[in-house]
Amino acid sequence: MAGLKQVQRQTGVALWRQIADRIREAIGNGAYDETGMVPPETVLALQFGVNRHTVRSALAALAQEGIVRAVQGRGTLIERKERLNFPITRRTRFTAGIGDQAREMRSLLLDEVKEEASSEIARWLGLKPGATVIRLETLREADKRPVSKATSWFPAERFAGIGEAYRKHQSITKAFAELGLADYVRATTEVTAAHADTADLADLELTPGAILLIAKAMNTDLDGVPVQYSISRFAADRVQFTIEN
Amino acid sequence: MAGLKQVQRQTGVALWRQIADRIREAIGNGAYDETGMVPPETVLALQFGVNRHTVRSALAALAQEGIVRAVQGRGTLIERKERLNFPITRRTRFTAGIGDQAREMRSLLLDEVKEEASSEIARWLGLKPGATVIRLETLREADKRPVSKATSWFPAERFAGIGEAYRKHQSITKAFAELGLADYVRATTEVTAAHADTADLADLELTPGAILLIAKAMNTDLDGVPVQYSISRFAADRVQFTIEN
DNA sequence: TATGGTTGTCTATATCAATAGACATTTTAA
DNA sequence: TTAAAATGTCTATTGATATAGACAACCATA
Repeated sequence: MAGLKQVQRQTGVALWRQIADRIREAIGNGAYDETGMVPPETVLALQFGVNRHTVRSALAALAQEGIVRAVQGRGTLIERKERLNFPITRRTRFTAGIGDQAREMRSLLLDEVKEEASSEIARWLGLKPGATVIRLETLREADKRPVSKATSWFPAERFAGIGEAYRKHQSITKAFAELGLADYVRATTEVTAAHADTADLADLELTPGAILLIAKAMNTDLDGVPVQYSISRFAADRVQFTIEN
Repeated sequence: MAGLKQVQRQTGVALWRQIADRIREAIGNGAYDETGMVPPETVLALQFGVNRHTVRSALAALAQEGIVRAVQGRGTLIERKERLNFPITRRTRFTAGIGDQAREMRSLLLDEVKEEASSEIARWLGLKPGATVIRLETLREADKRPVSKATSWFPAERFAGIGEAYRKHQSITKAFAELGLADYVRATTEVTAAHADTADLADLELTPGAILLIAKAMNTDLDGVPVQYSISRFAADRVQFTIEN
């Protein structure tokens, strides 16, 4: 079921990077759990059909990420292995959803801007194009490891001061509560995937070629009035989404 | 909002491939819609900060995919541009969901196998480990373009002959109906993203480095009894998922 | 029809990626 | 203590990747 590991040449993606990605994925899927170690370099080289030096380049990249640690004479130990589950339901909330899977949650407000809504944002929030909206750029971490970077838009009139409230509580739910919105629900979520650009690479501490899961979400109050539209970019090798119907 | 195009060196991913991926994405997002053309090679080279020859390698790769076509003296024309929307709800069905977005739908049964359920499959289907299940490998196309490749498991006792029924109707829904299951619902969906392996590259007509959206789904009958567990791999640049709550 | 803008082709050079082989160093276990 | 198994380091060679420059071929249009 896991699928044979294979690798292609002359594709613009170096073999060592393809192999590093496969091994990272295998670790995340729980292969190698019995030993807690990656197979020996010579075995991996045979499995992937490449030279041992090429495997070493891949393992060096994973060591750089802190995922494995090579010990001379013993082997290559797995250091970290995680994939957070992120449920998407009517009651989706980042902090509550991840809360029990990580010891420490953190949310950083990177930027707060008041701007005119683009036609797309206006459509999602049910506003006239050009209406004023507040845009927040946030970075969310679990156990000091960045999980997602999000851009959120709010109607400026109704939620003036949401940046300050968010900075204080480090939670959208609590920020809404402070501004008089006791409850809200997830109306729609669109999920796509893409390669990370350089800005996301830096903020999410990813290596180039990394994949993002992108969730575009619209939240409404209990009367169905849009209160938030957001685009969240998740490190694909650290999360999975669960949709329960 | 689209983000500046940027590109990184010495990452194991060739510059021409990074640039090809960025341009493909930009085309999918509707940039360049006004002209129907990609900017001139010299302009792209300047934007990405690379040599013109490197841009030409990227455009050659996109031409190979049939996405653009270069015309000497005029420029590089955009040939194809699509992203199918795939709703995920309690009533998710592939054919009905995509039906109105493409002219021609097709479903191929690649393989049918009777096997023992692994512990994971047994858990999802509510069976004892080692129980007999039927596994179907299917490829789904929209307008002759492969969209997803799926592996599905069914309880063998209840759905004997589902392979034959699927081959006849080219639809899970109709195959279920023929076997006496008039209706079913989507219970859970897990979404992840990963790089495509070589088997998927070939079947989905992708280029190496391509991204897959992976949906692991469990369907039940109206009494909540599992009837199907499936792992579908979608070409990420051809689809998006929509979750309506 | 002349010109500017665009893609196509060629040569040359430097660096990265991958293979190959040999041997050192460290750990584990016989 | 010894041998086997594993990672670490070094040299050498080949092909892919990227840059640089020059010029040809083609198209649209002033």
